[in-house]
Amino acid sequence: MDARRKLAITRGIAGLTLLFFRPYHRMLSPMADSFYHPRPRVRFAPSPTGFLHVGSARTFIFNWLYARHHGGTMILRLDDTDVERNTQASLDSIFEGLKWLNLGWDEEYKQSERLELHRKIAWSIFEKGLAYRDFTPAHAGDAEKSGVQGTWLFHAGARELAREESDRRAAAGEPFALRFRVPRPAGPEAGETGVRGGPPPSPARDAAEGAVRFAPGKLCVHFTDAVYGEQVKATDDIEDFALLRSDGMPTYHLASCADDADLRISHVIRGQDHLTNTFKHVLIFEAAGFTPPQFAHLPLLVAPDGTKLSKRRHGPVVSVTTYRDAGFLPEALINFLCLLGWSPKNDREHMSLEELKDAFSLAGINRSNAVVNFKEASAGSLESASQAEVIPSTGAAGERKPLPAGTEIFDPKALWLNAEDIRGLAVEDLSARLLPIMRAAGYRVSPEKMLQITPLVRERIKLLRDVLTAADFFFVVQLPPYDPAELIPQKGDTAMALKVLQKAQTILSTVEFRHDPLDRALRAAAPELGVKTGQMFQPIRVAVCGRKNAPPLFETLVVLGRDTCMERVAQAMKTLERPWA
RNA sequence: GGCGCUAUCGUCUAGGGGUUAGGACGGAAGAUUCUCAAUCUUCAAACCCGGGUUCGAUUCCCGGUAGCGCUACCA
Repeated sequence: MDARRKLAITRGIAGLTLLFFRPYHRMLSPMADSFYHPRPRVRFAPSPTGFLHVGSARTFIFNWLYARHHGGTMILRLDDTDVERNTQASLDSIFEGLKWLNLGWDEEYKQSERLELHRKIAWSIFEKGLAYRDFTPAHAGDAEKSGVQGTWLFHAGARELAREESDRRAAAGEPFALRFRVPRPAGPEAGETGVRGGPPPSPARDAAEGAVRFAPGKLCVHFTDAVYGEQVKATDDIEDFALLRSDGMPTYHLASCADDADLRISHVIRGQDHLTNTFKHVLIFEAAGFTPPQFAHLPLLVAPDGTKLSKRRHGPVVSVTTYRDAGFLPEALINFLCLLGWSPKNDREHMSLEELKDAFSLAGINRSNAVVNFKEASAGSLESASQAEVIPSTGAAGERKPLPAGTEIFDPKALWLNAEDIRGLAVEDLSARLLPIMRAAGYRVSPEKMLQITPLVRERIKLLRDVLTAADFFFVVQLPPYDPAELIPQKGDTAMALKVLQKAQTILSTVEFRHDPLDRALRAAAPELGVKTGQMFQPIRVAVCGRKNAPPLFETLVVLGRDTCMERVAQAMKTLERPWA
C-alpha cells in the first residue's frame, strides 16, 4: 500500500471520530455524511442499452458484497433516460443475468418513472443561477470543437445570456438544453462556493467545506475516492455539461445524481470510466444542496487486446448469459469476477460467497485495469460478428444464439474455479443440474441413471455442459463411429485386441455385473492371455465407450449393463475383423 | 489536442527503502492409477524506461513511454 492510499484510509478513520462531534441535525439530514454508514445504501445502475456483460456483473457483485458485508441495502436502478438507445431485449438480458447470479437486491427503481424529480432538481439549480438555457442547436459544438485546442467549455453567448432574454425565448417555444454553469475563476460568476485554504483534503473536508475551492489562479473541484484517493480537477477543464436535453429529458449526469441523493445512496461503487465524470457529479450535488456520497471507482475489465469489453469486438464471451449457457456455476463466475481488481490479500482464491462477503472491503480494490483472459473470437465467429453489425439485431440484445463450442474460449482461471466448484457439489446436487442439460440435448435419461453417472464424470468436466461429451456414450443406442485402430493396445496388434475382446466376451457373459467381480475377473484374465493389465483394459474401454479417454472401466461397465457391453464388444470385434468394411 | 487514471511472471495478484520478489491459473517434467481426469512433487516465468532522493531503489519523487478513461442535448 502506498503512502497516498494509507493517508486516505487514515483520514477515513479520522473522519469517523469526527462524526461524534457533528451537530445532531446534520446526522439526521438525508445525505448527512459520506463516510459514517452503519447501514450503507448502494446501487447498481445499468442502462438498458446492451446486454449484461461481465464488467457490469462485477460492479453489481462488488456493490452487493459491500452492502451485505455491512448489513446495508442493495438497490437496482435502471438508468433508462436514453430513450433512443434503450431496448427491451437489453432489459431482459440484464434481469436474466442478474437472476442467474442469484444474489438479489432489496429495492428497485426505474429512472424513467422519476423524471419529475430530475426536472425539479434541474430547475432548482437553474433558479439558483447555477444553470442556464443554451439555445444552441444540438451538435453545433462539434465543428467548433474540432479545431479547438484543449477542453471545450461552453457555447459563445449562451452562458452570458440575460435571464429575461432567456425566459422570453423559452416562452416563445424555442428549444434549449439546460447547462450547468461550471464556476470559472475569472469574472464575478454566480454560485461560486469556494473557500480559501483550510485543512488537508479528506471526505470530511469535502463534506464540511464544499468541493469547489480556490487555488492560486484557478478554481478546483475536489473529492476523495475510496479507491483512487484524493482527486482534484480545475474547473477550466470541465465544460458546461448538459442537465436537461432540449426534449426535456434529463441527462445521465443529472438523473444519476438526483436519484442518488433522493434514494439516499451512501456509496457509489462503479466503473472507473466515471472517475472524471465524478467532478461534474460533485458539482451537481453541491448545487442542488446535497452532500455527495462516498465514491469508489473500480478498475476496468478489459479484453486481452487491452480494449474495453464490447460485444461487437469480442463477441458473446463477455455476456453473462454465455457463461450461464456454457455451464458455469454462478458462484464460480462470481468468485472469478471478484478476483479481477480485488484481492483479499491473503492468497485465498477459491472462496465461497460467504467467505467473499466476509473478506470484502474497498481497501482491497486495485487501481489498474484487469484483463479477462478469454480467447479472441475465431475467424468464423468474427465473420458472423460482422454480419451481426449489418443485420438489425432481433435476439436478446443482439446476442448470437449459437454458442462457441468447447471450453477453450474462457479464461482458464474461470474454468478452474468452475471445475473446483463442480467437484465441491454433492453428487445429488450436481446430478440434478446435469439432468436437464442431457435432456435438453435430446437424451432420454432417468434421474436414477444420471445419479449413477454423475460420480463418473464429476472430476472430468470443467463446465456443466461438458457432460454432453463426457457421458454421451452412456445414452446413445449406437456408438458413433470411431477409429478401429484405437482398439489396438499399446505395443500390441490387431490379433492381441481380438484375443482380449474374445476373452472379455466370455467373461462378461457370465460374471456378476458389479465392480469387484468385474475387476477380479478381467484383471485375472490379463496374465492368462500373456498381456499387461493396460493392454487388457484398453480394447474393452474403447469397445464400450468408443474412445480411449473415459471414466474408470468397471464402474462404466456396471452402469452400461451386460447387454450393452456385450453388444458393443461384439461390434468392436466385427470392425476389427473387417476394418475396411 | 486537453484533462485524468494506471504500470510486478503469459494472465489474475501479494509485497515492499536492504526479500532467494510470494501465491494462483495456465505451461513443462515426474509420481500415482486400467486410460483420461483428479491428486501429489518439481521446474521455467515478472518489478516499463530514464533521471533524482538515499549508504542502498522494484518500492519514494520527477520526467518519458505505453495502455486505458473522460473530453455528447450516450451512459
